[in-house]
Amino acid sequence: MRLAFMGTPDFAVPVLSELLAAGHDIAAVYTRAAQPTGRGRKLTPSPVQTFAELNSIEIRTPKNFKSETERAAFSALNLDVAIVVAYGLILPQAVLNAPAHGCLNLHASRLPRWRGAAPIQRAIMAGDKLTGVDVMRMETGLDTGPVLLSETVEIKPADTFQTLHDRLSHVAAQLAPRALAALERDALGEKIQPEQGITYAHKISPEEAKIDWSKPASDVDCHIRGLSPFPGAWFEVDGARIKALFSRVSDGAGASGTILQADEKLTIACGDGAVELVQLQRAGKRAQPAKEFLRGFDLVAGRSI
RNA sequence: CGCGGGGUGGAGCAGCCCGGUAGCUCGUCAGGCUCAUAACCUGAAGGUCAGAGGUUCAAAUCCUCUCCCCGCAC
Repeated sequence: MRLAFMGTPDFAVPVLSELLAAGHDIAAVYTRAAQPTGRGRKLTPSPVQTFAELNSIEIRTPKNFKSETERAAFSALNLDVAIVVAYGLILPQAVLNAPAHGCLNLHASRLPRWRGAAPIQRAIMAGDKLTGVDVMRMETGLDTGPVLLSETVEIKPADTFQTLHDRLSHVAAQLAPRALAALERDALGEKIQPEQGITYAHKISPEEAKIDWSKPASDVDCHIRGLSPFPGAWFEVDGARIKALFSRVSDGAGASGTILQADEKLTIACGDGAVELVQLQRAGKRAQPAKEFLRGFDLVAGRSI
């Protein structure tokens, strides 16, 4: 099929790659414009742009679709369909209507749970056991469209944002060509999203990433894993900011924030139970296992953080 | 030129401000203690102090440049 791909981060790249491999005609790739980012504020193209450039696909990086010119340019592509994956821009009705089969979005959750920006993090942080990828027909509302195809993915106790992200990205990449194949055969049913169970996956603020030791251990554990490695759950000791990158629920109890053990393992008491911090990183240092971290950072059992 | 931290025996760090020939914790190896041990005791090996220049009688320590890693911001 003749299609446009719209996406920006890492997550979207495997999807584009699979669509290309499936032999579809990618008329254009839309992605967020390169932005000054990272250390040194260098202008950095999005992962999708980098991939598209390597594959010599036309790249478009409009700021939005408010102008008539931009909408006309999109319509002029004469598309069968547009595939949207974590693009980062709102598409107006005129754009949604332009391709013959409309615009399909791949979203990293089972809708209507976790509509919005950070579905993967939110699912882990909430302690969900299941998540998945949905293919939905886009409407103007935020992730409200009818679902055409979906795949469920299990969230494991040892999952982090990173591992789950990679798995879901892979699943999405497998799902996209299947959805298009079915679309060509006109074999896709549409299921309206239920009214029950709607939740929103709001963006995560740095302040929110701070660890609240007064919460139950399982919550703290999910919080840490859901934000690892980015943006990173953190806490402070003597003004030093420390990121917790991996954790597990552990035995032990005490006043919230008390260090229960700090030799072979690092264990902190939570509101209910305790968590073991397995992988840590302090500002300016690389990530390290608890044992190594403790060798260079003076933490003693009994102390409160 | 967005702000900032860091590169010291295999690992993690201290020492750098107030130059004077390298220290701590762990690991490794050998021996001892022990029913035994990842515990304890004794000893040993192992470092061009990221790299290149410069200042100095003398530089891990001061100055300049380069390379690499990371936090914030995004």
